Amino acid sequence: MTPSAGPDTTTDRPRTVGRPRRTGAAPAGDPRQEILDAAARLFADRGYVATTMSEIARTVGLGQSSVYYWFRSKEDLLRALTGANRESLEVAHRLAAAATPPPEHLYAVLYADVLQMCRGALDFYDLERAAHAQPEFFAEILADYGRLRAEIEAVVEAGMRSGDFVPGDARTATLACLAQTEGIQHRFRSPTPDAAERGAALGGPADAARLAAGTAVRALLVDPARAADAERGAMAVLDET
Amino acid sequence: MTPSAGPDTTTDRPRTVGRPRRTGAAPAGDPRQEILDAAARLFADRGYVATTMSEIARTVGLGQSSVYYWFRSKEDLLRALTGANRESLEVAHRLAAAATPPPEHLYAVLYADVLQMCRGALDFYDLERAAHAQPEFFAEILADYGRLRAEIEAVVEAGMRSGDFVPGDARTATLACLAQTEGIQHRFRSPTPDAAERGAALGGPADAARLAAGTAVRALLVDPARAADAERGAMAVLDET
DNA sequence: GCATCTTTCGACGAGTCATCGAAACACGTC
DNA sequence: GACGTGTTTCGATGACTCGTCGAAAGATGC
Repeated sequence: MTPSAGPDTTTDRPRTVGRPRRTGAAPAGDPRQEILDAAARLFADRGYVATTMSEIARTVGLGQSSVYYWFRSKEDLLRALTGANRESLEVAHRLAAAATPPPEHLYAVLYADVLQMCRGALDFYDLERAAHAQPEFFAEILADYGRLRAEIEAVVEAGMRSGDFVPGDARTATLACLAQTEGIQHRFRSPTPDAAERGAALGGPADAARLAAGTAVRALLVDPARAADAERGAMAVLDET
Repeated sequence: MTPSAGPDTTTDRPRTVGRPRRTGAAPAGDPRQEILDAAARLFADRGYVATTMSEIARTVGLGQSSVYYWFRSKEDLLRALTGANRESLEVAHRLAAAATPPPEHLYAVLYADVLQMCRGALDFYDLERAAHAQPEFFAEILADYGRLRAEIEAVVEAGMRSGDFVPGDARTATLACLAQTEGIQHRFRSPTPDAAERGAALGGPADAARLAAGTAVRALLVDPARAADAERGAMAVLDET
């Protein structure tokens, strides 16, 4: 068979097949999952480009070339780590079906989106960079992004029509929303530029999500006093899951 | 002398010193500037990591190793391209001295910041990544970022005290402002994720700057109706230069 | 005992950034 | 003219990437 396609990962036995590792260390569990865990940690710590396949291999006790038995490429590893992160899309669909008022709707979607990005191991911009270099390889992820953008744009437009949001160009307003969520996601996971400020700026993903969604929605509301209502409503809807 | 320190760049003569280039092509002007121009273009087009020193060398008709006579490293090239981009800091200082009302003040600083980032050849996040890898090498740039952040935070805090802005944590509000500007800068220069939307979302750097500053300020204002005033006032102040 | 399957290894190729000594030229002095 | 000096470029090379390939090492089935 073609090994690089990735062997079946269903076995849970102690796993004693195949050539033993040079390090003697027997695989703790599913090697594929082991590699994913190590990569997730390293990518999150040092970023995608700064992490080498040798490092990943070493942390799981494998030789560099052995990782390529489980994953075709470094980018394949990256893609596998994004997995099925479509939560925010599902939220958008659910609230659209429920005819939720635009402010709460937008808040909930942005909140879910930031939460998802912050909890993942990958910086959104790292992923974007890789997707830009190989569009067809990341086609599904790019399509998901497009769908989410379209959903948000529809909500923004609905809010403008309903009078909840200030009238304007829905496209640029959506761009601002996404830039806000992506930017805050990045600032959350990489407290870099000037280290002094840090400490307690953002406590966790939920703080980042609240800040991003709150700021973005408030910038659009005709009556900003309703921002608190939107947040409450959105959180209530999200809790229902 | 130590050549890698960078020779003096003051000469304007036809330049016939040194070993001739393999390509025969005589340097059009100052080789150092030629390299900077080529690098700026390539970095802007394909990004920092995706651009190789060989490409840069080739576009100016030089061998790969010859670039290292003019610049110590690829990062040195990157740093040289950020040059003296302290316009937004100067704006912040000037308006602080003039006791400008916080909304206009904040708008003007964010506007100048985005404009500066969008007009430069470098993606802010590219620069940040490099700075993160070698903090002392980019110390000055990091310090500038810290100063700008502090200025913005002071303005936000002043606005909260004066009642122009909604009360809250100035630090996280500042973080949101910066995330907005950086995120929009990125979206402006890399229209990537889903290509369909593009076309006319953001026409130029000024559009990006207006969107970012307007959105960020509006999210903070107690009375969003004053957003237009803040924009007008800020633009008037900026035009005075 | 022997073929088969799975997993790992080691060697290798192409590409990156960066270094080093030598080469090629113009210009000064003899 | 020949000869050293300074400037700029080259070519070879090293250490490091990612990724491929064939072979090796073990368990399993006949």
